[in-house]
Amino acid sequence: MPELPEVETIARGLHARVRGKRIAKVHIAWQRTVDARSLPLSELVGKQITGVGRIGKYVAIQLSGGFTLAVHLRMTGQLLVGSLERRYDSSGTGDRKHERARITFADASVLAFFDARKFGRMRLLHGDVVAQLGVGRDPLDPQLTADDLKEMLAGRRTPTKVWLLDQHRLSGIGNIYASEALFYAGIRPRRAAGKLTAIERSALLKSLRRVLRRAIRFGGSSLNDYVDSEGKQGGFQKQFAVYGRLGLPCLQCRGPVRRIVLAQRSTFYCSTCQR
DNA sequence: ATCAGCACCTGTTGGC
DNA sequence: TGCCAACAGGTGCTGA
Repeated sequence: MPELPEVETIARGLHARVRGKRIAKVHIAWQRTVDARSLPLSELVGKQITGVGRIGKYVAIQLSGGFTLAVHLRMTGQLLVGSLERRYDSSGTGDRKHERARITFADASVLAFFDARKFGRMRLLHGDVVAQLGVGRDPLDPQLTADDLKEMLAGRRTPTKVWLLDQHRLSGIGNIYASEALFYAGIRPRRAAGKLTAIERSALLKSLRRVLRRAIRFGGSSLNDYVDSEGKQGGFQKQFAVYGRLGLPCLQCRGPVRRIVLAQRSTFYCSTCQR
């Protein structure tokens, strides 16, 4: 479900709402929600939340004592804050049936993890979280340069769109924003990643940053399940240039948006504007 | 070392 | 209404 802008929106919302809270109780309704490599979640009891951030597509809940609870929402995960009486919904989200884990705080408020498809995972870590999670560079990291991209792309024969989905190099880009960024960069999804020119690489980096930042400003994109920590939908789905717009006119040339499948994922592009 | 394909799950939608 | 296939913001493993 969520890509970088959605995870960023969720993390910011959670930061404002749960920072400083002390954990009183942890309940796991679906055991496989806890990653096999996780420290036992019973360790959470008594810890205080010092902040919430984002690492790639992980929501990183920082805890006292140098621990981090990393939550990956995968396709349909939701993290919602509420109370035991008034559940998590400002908009009817948080179906009890899909509650997989629940953290109760000392003040009786609740942070609950919902996930219809059961793909989402939580993992408690200590120490160098980025290394343990194996996530790549963040596209919004100002330190990241077009030269870094050149190095990462060198020799890759895989389609650029497929390369963008690999979280070990750049992390945070998913199926929607890969198509969107390639449109703005004027690059066809199938172009071999290692064959991009210097101009194309810098256009790609610029387009990625532009589309990710705009999406964050809109609170992310909601197709079906995505909501932020208050249960609110994002608004960026109305701004898509190509994603989900099969047959509709390209915003630049009016030609029809096309759909192909790459690595079993729908991919949208304009055959005139993207070369 | 890469890379394509399937596995993991459930819910929704559209065709017949 | 029912049934079935296709599809969905993701990633990890397998085997060529």
